Amino acid sequence: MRTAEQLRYLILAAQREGNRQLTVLLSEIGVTPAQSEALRIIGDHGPLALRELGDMLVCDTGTSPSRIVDRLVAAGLVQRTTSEHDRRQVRLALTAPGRDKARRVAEIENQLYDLLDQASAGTDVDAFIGFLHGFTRQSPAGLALANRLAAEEKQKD
Amino acid sequence: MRTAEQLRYLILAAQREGNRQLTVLLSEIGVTPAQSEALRIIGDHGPLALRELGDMLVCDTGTSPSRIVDRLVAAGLVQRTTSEHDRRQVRLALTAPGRDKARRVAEIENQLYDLLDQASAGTDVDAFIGFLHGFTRQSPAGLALANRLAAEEKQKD
DNA sequence: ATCTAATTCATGTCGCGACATGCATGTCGC
DNA sequence: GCGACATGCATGTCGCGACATGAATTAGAT
Repeated sequence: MRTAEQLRYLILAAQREGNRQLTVLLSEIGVTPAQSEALRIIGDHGPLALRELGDMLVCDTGTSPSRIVDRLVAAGLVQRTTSEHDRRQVRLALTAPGRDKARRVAEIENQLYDLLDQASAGTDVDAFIGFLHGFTRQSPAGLALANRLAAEEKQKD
Repeated sequence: MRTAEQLRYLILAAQREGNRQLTVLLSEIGVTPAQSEALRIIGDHGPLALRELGDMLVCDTGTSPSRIVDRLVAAGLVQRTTSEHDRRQVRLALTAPGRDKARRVAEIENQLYDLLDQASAGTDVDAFIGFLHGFTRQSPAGLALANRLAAEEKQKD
């Protein structure tokens, strides 16, 4: 098997495995990985339009986090109101339970990241990150991550 | 954002991007990435039971490539006959069109791998492969890949 | 002011991907 | 033999994830 092919399948396997572990951890608070990402973004970056959320979501690239948000609204975690100035737009904000849930999600994510740090001890992760960053540059998912990092930087000011 | 978090999202983004590119290339011959993996495995490793196929599939980990195979059968690419010795089992084999399609899939995959080799020139890919291999060891998807590599080795004898 | 184009979002469809359930078949202890 | 258990597979359900379509609303050109 070609090296490139092996890399492809390993990236697929790693993504699946990470998602599987996160699914198990998040199931204890009744949230899925995709929902958790949306929850964290809405929590961190204030009231957002659906499109702004979509621009930061690595998971649901494209034109419709509508349905992910549907479930968060149904769960009472997110409030969805139509904007006043532009009635096409939607304002997404966390409810009180949503803020609590977002905090728990953050704790669970940190657990996972601790494990990941542990597993990657002794590896040049930065080189890997650089390579992946280059590979995903210009891709929808890569741009979403870039948008999210940019929003974080902006928040620091 | 923590390094580990960035790594998680980059692996997700890379998987999505690779899959997106492969989807575009494969759509020209009317096959999806998941279907292509099953097609290649059945082609390379002879008549297989559904469980044996499942044990080598990185994409559909678990107990049911049934439905992926359903579509391959419906497309006339795979023949599904019940085994004689064990009537629980199923024998999966490629039809003549299936063998042709598998060849085309291999060509398309090689295109993608050439691009990937090109993109990763100057990077220590083997280090990533080692890291990912360690991370996915013991995971369903990782074991599937191991099974596939083992079957390839066995085939060489 | 009006007509056209662009933006924002919802919704329908399809194919996964993970889980649980249930049936048919085979195996093994007795 | 036969009855409990294990195995192999199909199927139902749910939540994505990618794509296309269409409606409501706004912006912009003339």
